[in-house]
Amino acid sequence: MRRQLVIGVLKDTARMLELAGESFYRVRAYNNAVMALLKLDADFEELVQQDRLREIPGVGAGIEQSIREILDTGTTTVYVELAQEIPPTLLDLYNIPGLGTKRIRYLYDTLQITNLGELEYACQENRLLTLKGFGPKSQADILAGIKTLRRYQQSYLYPDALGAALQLKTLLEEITGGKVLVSGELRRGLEVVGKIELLVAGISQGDLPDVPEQSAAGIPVELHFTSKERWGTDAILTTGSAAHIDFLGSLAPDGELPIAASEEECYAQLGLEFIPPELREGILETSRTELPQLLAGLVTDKDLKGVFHNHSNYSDGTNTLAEIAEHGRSLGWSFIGIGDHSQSAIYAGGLNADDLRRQMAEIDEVNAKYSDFKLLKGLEVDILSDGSLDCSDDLLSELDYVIASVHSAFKMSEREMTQRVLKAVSNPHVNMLGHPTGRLLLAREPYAIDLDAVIDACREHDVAIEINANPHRLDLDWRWAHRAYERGVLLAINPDAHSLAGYNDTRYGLNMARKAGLPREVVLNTWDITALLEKFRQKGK
DNA sequence: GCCGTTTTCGGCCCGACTGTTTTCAGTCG
Repeated sequence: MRRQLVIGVLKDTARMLELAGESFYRVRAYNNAVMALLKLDADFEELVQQDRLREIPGVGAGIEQSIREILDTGTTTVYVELAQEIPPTLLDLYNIPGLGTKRIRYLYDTLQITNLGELEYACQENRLLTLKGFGPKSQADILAGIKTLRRYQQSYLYPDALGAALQLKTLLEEITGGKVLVSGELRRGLEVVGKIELLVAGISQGDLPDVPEQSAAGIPVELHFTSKERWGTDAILTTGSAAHIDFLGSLAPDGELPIAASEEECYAQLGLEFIPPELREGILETSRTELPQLLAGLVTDKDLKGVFHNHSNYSDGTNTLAEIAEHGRSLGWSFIGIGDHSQSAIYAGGLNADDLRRQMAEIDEVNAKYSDFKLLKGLEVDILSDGSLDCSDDLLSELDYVIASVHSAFKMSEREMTQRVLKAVSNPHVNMLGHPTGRLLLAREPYAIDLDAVIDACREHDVAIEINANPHRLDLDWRWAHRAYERGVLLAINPDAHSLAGYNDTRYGLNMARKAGLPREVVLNTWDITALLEKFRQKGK
């Protein structure tokens, strides 16, 4: 948690420096440190205690000092001094697409805009039109951006909310000495949640000295109180969606859930097996005839044998191939697919033909050491604006498999974007479509695309669709993933890891696959490596 | 501000797209 605080303050400090017109390289040094901390695999607290922060690449004397200050005081001298000069509320403006340092600074200097509210007002008064470099389109885009941001600000990413909820759970367990359950949307594993809900047994509201109304991170908290005798019933009531509860009510003679001490007992009295929380949406679990099959076939953690889309230090990942292989083995997997960026992703150090051949040779060397594990030769090839791929067909055919992803030109019309992706998946070398909508949860809307057409094309060309497990993406959305499965498309859970810690994100993708009701056999990660390679080869690999 | 060095200074990633222009600055990945 303290690492998150440090990252947040360093990021803000970098932007304040930038707004103050400081040297680009000084700013970048802070941003580099942020990136290094994000990708850090070592135990941060340990580095702090053992006075080894300088071992982190990008952390020198100055930033070490800043980190120490943040840990002691929650901020840095640099930030505090800059805040005298630049209103920190300007930092909120960075969350609007199309606004960067230059334009934010310009708005501040000319119109004295210091926060989102003032910016919104200025747009409504058409005042931006008078500024150089701004036109009607920019003004409208900014207004739309503010509106979207307001919507985002009432939601929280799953891991952020879960972390805060678990802290509160521990706290409440200490106070009450009783049972506490994280319930609500969070227990159902929704990708974004509006609040934290906790169920507490053996205590009533009046007995709690300080009932927190929100978490330290500002997430609203709702507490539910129950007794041991009603625990199961109330756990179900506070976890399920309204539709799930309605479904259960329809099975009870009087429409009321039976009183039970455990969830299993409550479900049993309704004539149902235990339904995992992530399925309690009132969507897939409501067919009593299909439920047993759904539950029996549902993909689990134990079914996963590896993952496909990950980055090494050949592009923007931090780890060597050897390190990744060792890590994969330690996770009990039998393979990890390397899918570094292709050459046009210059910002990410994308691989050209020579790099890729060098990488393939090194993968062979690493693989020679193991009989129980394999690195797979993949590539995350950019889908260029016209739908062609950023790599020659000859080179693609040398790989085990190919993931195609969009990383540029997001603002096309739905028709153009759909054509672009359809063309890409029709390339005979493509085995997988990466993060199909480009959404960044609470930050960037999905690009306009006809997903039904994409799903049909993937079916036609035998292309699997990725469920990107990065908690900021979780793309393909689980609702669509179910649809893709129904239409006969295979799916793959991919952490898109850039560091060893990144492989932990696989769990979020698995959660999405389970919410989508995917049986293990349609999830490529559960396949045996021989069957996988054979499948990829059938497509001409 | 960091880093590496035939070491205490000089270099540090860039190309495409967009909305605004009339030749380009700013943002983004």
